[in-house]
Amino acid sequence: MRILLIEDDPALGEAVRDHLAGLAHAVDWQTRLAEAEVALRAVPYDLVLLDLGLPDGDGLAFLKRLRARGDATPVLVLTARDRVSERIAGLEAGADDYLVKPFDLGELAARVAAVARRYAGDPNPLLEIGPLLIDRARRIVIRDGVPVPLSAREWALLEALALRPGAIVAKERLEELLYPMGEEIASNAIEVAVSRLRKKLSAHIIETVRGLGYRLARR
Amino acid sequence: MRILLIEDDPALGEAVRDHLAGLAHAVDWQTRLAEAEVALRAVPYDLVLLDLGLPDGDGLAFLKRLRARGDATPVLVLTARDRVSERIAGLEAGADDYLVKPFDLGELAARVAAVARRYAGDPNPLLEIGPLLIDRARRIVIRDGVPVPLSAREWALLEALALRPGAIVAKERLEELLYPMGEEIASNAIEVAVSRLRKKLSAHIIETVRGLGYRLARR
DNA sequence: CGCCGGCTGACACGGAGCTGACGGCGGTGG
DNA sequence: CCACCGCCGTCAGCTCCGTGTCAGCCGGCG
Repeated sequence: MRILLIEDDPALGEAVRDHLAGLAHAVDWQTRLAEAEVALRAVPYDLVLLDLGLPDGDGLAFLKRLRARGDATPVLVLTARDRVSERIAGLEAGADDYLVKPFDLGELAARVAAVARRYAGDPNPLLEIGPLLIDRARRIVIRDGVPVPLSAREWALLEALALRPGAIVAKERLEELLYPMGEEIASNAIEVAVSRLRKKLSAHIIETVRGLGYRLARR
Repeated sequence: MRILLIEDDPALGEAVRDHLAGLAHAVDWQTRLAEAEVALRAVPYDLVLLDLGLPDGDGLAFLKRLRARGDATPVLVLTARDRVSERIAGLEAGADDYLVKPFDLGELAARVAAVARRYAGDPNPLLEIGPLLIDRARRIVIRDGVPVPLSAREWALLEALALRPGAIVAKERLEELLYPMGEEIASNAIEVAVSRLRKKLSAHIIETVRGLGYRLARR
């Protein structure tokens, strides 16, 4: 990803730049808002890392200007400020995420990756399967217009089946997906989970393929 | 503009009210701080004209309280005092501007117009969620028409959830948002905060997503 | 008719979440 | 300087939800 880092602290800036560069990101580093603004207009960055409290201006105002002119580039705010309202103000001003200093470089990388993932594909893939509307981001499934609350296990199961609608998913495969190794299950937990899920969704949505596994009806 | 005038001198109050009303402003006139405070919580004023030295309390303290609870409504202070330090104190307490009595009504109108201009392009976004009306600028939440006073923590929590209504906010994320990092909390403070907030708002507004976090119902 | 794979109601347990009570702390008023 | 009050973190005890287990059932097939 092409990343614009706006940070006036030399040590921190260098550390961040080097760390992200090591992760195969292209990092441009600016220390002043004015220059950052110019760069931002010239280059289509995938992500902006914005330090609040730069000496030459108000970072929040900068962010608001950015959004006001319709720039939707993801912005990750770095801030040393610890006042509650200011952190939230950052998000309100249009930041996508934030990190409170001092932060772990690993955590920074994780957030960067998360932003990258979020903006990689379609922003919010809604799956439509028969009478179901599956919103993976909000973790919500809607049946015939009515939101259906699902428990963690039920959601995991539905997601596993919805990965490839119409494809048969073996029961052991489901076990692997729902029970991350270690704690194996000694009974028909999967069948019970399917039963419970069927009760919440329309029963015919989940098809049983005897001896093989389960399948999500595609229509 | 909707203006709250807080002034105990009948002659002056009437003159100011009539003059501003003649300029197509909607003026509410209160003579006591206590009543003004009530009005301020109930109505989204665009401007407050505050006379210092009212008989029933300290105007500066009133202003400080206003700001302390995050209310950002512009305040124009009217004062007979002409000592520089006191004017500074007014600005420090959070006043946007001041006028020293006696003042010219034309000058008052000019200052009011200036405030109007400054805040023109920024309409106050009211967030409506079920029976709630959330006014972020004034840090006020109104339930069924009745203003509900929230403490700092409660407000921060509500704000964090209201950032993206309907989205799940993880409990750890709430911790990050509400507590200056480093000092982690060693208990169920978040749950307690949610509980307290629920007691003030309608309980069903805040939804629990087991194992994940909380979410603000969108309807 | 017996077996097998799958279904589901009932149950029990663990743990997540809720809340009343308490106390410390800071601010306010006398 | 003291008394009071509101805020809020902590704790303890409780409730309730989610989920694995099990048993009994059904239907299909040889």
